[in-house]
Amino acid sequence: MDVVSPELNSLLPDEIMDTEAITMEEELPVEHLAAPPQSEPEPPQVPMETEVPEIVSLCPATTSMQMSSASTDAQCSTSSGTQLLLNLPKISSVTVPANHQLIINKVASAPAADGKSPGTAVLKPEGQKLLVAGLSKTGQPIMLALPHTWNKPATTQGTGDAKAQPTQIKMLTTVGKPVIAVSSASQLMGSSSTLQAQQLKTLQITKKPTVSTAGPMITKLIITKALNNKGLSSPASVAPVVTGRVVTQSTPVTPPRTITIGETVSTVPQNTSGNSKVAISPLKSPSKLTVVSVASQSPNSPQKSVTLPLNVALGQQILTVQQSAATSPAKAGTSQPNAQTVKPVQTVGGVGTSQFKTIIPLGTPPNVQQIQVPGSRFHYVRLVTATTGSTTAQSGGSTNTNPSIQQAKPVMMNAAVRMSVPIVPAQNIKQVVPKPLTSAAQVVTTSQTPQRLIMPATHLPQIQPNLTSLPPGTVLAPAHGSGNMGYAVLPAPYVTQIPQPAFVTLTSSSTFSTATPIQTQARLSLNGLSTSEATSRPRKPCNCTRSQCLKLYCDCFANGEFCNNCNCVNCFNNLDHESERLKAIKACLDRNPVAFKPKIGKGKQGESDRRHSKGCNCKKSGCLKNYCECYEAKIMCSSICKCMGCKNFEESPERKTLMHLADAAEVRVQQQTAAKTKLSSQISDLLTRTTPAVTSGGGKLPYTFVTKEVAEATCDCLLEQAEQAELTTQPQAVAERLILEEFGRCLRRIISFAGKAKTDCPINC
DNA sequence: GAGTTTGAAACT
DNA sequence: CAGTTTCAAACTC
Repeated sequence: MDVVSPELNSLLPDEIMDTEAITMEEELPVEHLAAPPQSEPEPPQVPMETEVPEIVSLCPATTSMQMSSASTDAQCSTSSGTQLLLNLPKISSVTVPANHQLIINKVASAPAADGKSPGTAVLKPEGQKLLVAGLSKTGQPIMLALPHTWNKPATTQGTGDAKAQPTQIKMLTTVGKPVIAVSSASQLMGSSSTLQAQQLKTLQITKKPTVSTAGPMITKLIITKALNNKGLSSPASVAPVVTGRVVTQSTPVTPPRTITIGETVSTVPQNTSGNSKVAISPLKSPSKLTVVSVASQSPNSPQKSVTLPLNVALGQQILTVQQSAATSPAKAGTSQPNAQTVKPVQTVGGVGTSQFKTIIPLGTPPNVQQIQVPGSRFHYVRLVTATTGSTTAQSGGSTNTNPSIQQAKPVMMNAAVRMSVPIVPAQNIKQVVPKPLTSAAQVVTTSQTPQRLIMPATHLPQIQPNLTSLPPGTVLAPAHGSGNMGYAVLPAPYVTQIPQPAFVTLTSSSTFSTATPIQTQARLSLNGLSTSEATSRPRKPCNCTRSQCLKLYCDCFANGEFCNNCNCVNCFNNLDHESERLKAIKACLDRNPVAFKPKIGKGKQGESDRRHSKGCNCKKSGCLKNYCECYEAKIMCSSICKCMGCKNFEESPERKTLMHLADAAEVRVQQQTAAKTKLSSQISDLLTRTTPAVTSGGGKLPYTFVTKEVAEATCDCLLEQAEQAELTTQPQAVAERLILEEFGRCLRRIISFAGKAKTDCPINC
């Protein structure tokens, strides 16, 4: 098996993988786990090769800094032809003029139809905003900002990309040194209001000097991306140029630089150094991602030109860590005309005690195999054992012809990168708290129990066929607790559910470093879910007692989520029981390959075509109770159901009655709420007005508050109560009683406000 | 809140 | 694949 051996693991620097799921499409088909058509485009790959002399480069460290740009290009180029470039704007180049302005140019045209443009960086168009701020070796802060107009939705492919999407901001900052600039993000975006819905992500990377490096090696990089499509009405137009802001920094050595990001096409020298890339599972939130690439340049580098890697792809999260040989003179001025695209593949390099997720460079993965699961929209990467030789590279052909795995490309041991990626619950903006890194092995830090899912490498072959059935966003994560490289399968919900802000630690080392490997540590604060998702789903806590929450009986497990705030007993559905959980998942998939697929399919016509994929089997409930999965999902039973005495069909009078009652109840609640709100509002409004003329004993009598407005509001309440009684066909006596009760409540409310008024504003009253 | 009912999942 | 058991949610009192 082509899994990284324990020995290799031990050699590898810490890696992390951001397993955050990203939605590639606004509306994934309900059957999204099913094998997609062969023609379905693969997730875009992101090239990561911009180069900033003192800051970042996206190509993985190569074996030698002297490597020619051509060779580097080859490496940096995405390994396979499976790259899929959507019609996304590209950044063709990044230039840094003498004035220290960094210009990132965006390719004017969409990629070729074949989607294979291995040398081009891709920017996701959907309303993404990107801020890249960093500090060069000399401490110069650099920031890039893409105005919200930059990424207005381009021509979509019918997937609804133009829909409003949650915005997220990810920042990459250097550990230990403050990076300013983030606060100005909203200003840079040009629309502070839109930031309210944005989520913030921060990635910190600290790069330590290698032994061979003479100059200061600490590199700080901040990459901030704000994603927000909301409010974007003009999909096509893009701001031609975005001006950046210089981030002030405590380091006085050099003045801040202003980086300008433009869309104009231009060629730019690219860094030839190798880089490590991490692609993150492309699910859930199309607008999430940020790739961070950190490159250190030799202080002696003659050139100042910088290539700034911007790796932003649709629905893709990419983490790129680039490390170039510190002494390499070749780095400066080297150019890489072709941007690389990176497959949204995730892989994990397991480390002995890996508490973190490992990310393997994808675009130019020296030691990674890309795994393609037939029919899966997700891409996986397999770590391969690094040897002096190289394995036969199978042409990375594309798409789904190869059902399972692509063979590994020649493995380069240097420039291995490990990153521990902190995962943050998608619900809220999380601030990353820098944490000192003491060792290569970084632990995903969470306030709560770290949660991970590990799939032992040995199980992979068995599980692979079922990968397509995993919940959306499933990613491979590093095995835990052993020296063996392994895979962890993390259904997206698991990833996104991790309750705590986590850190991403990036550690890259070069085998060429004579002594201490260069370590780049970065921390990522990731928001896993889109706003819509974050706001949508408060799952009911489960109450499992016997299943250990590892059976499909458990709704949490069945939905690919960790148990969180549940009432379950002896729960194994958490990261503390990864192996058990993994086995359970495998068992479920063995029994039913589509066990984790949504049961409710969605037809092309919308909800009207929704139906249960398997049909119910009810016998006694008439399919009109929540026991029935169809009814519970608010859909009709269909011909595939095997229910008996079904009443859950369109013309069913019972069903209509139920629906009517349910609707009436809902309306009633709404009306009552509205009426009460109105009444309270009227009373409150009255209190703010002039003191009533009639007073008694120094205070207002309650009836003095019964103004016309209050009376009207009260009548509204009574009328609505009457309507409800009528709707529910209550007897007249009952209706009268209900109305009188409502009237009593109104009066009490008035009296209450009156009393409060006398108490609260004795002066005015 | 305890007990019952129900149907999906799991098992044989 | 069918029958049975297990399980947890839905439901009732």
